[in-house]
Amino acid sequence: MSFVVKRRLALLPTDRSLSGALGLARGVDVLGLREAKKDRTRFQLLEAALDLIARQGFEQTTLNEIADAVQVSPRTLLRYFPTKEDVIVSWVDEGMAVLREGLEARPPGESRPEALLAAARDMLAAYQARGGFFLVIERAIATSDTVAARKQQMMEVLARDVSAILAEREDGQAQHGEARSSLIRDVHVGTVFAIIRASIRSWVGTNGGRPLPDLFDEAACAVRFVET
Amino acid sequence: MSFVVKRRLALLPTDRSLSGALGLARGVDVLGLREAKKDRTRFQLLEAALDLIARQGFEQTTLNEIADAVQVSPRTLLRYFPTKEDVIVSWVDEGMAVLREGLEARPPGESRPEALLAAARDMLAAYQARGGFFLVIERAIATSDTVAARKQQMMEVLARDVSAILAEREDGQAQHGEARSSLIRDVHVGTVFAIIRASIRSWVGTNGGRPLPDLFDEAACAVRFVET
DNA sequence: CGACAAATGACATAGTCTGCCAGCTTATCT
DNA sequence: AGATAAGCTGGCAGACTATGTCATTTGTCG
Repeated sequence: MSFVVKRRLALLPTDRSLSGALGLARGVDVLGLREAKKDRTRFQLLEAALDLIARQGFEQTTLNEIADAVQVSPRTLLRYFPTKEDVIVSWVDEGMAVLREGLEARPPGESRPEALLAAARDMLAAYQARGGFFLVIERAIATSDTVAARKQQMMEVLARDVSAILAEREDGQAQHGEARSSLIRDVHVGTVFAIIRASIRSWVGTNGGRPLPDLFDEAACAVRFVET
Repeated sequence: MSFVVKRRLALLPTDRSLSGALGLARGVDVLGLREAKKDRTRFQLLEAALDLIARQGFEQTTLNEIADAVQVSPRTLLRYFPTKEDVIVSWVDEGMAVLREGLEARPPGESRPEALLAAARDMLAAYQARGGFFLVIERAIATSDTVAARKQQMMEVLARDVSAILAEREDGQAQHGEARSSLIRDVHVGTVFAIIRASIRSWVGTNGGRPLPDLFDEAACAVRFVET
């Protein structure tokens, strides 16, 4: 029996689908009752987790508490999210994943720095467009080192994907050894992610006082990419 | 009862002190019997962990196995290292921590990029000087996402410290708002860490084929720091 | 409605990590 | 050297995360 008072965060109307919450298109017209319920549960779990974590911190909040708040068994919670950290972090991951598509959609003629910066900026614009959604999530992440580590890890995976996309996009232009060109590519990608991270940190630190894309532009001025 | 055959990795003679293993000066002339024993146990735990992980992977290797191999109780293992991941990762942390001192030792007149790059290069030179030591560790880290995440976290903490050192080093020169200057500082620090990570990855990927400082120099050419 | 598939909950289990206490070893002082 | 204090170790109990399994419930479709 749980006596936790459920305080709605009102991030979004709960009758809205999960896909809608992220502002992501999911090829769906009408979700079946089943899928709608799943979407709703998934989002409720996020809400409960954010609420509890905001009050108690991440490590002090147990799986049981989160599950109880949504009246779901802990076993079920772990079927929705592979780990406790993922309850929070997977949303950021979904948000950032648009970087992949964005990058692939850039015109082929564009230089690597142009494409990278443009795609990253677009992603952060979408990030910003979700209102306080990601701001709340980022704040929750910032309260725990282990969650922050997990987010970093996901961004690392994303960085590899981005690097791979660039490699394919630019094949045939390799004028140096493979090792050297991938080294430099990794530096470029890593630098863009450094800009992204710094922007987000500043954004969170000032409670979203300034638009994220603006911060990104400002941050991007701090470095210049040297092309081979 | 454990039947694990103890295979020496022969990274270092075991009669050498832990401090020596890292090539770090620790204000010590003669370690007491107690401390010497602790150093030896700590290093044996690393050896056992590296050995087991190389064969079975990180998650498949339990605390019990590692502890058994050194004939120590699991409880004691966790007194030496706060978590299982730290058995491996804490060494990298100690190795990287020289970046702090190195940065503080840079001449005050130096520009931020100069100081950052020089300190980072020195750190990697020390890294390289330890021979295969860090190479083995990095390889073990690369086999598991959770360990990699933990390493990221430690580097994140280090990055904050570095940023703080820079902030203090440059106070009085602030000509923009505090928020803006810390944003740009974070980008600079993050970029240096991107260079470091890319170098290490390339180093590990080629099994240490080329000297780490050389890779660093090459990687550093890929970006240029814009001051103020 | 009835058959089928999916989702859920209720165990059981492994493994990580912490607190606690008793027993032993090392260091220190007389 | 001997006694006392301090530190180290091992074993035990307990909380929590995470995974596998199986019976039950719920949604879907003919």
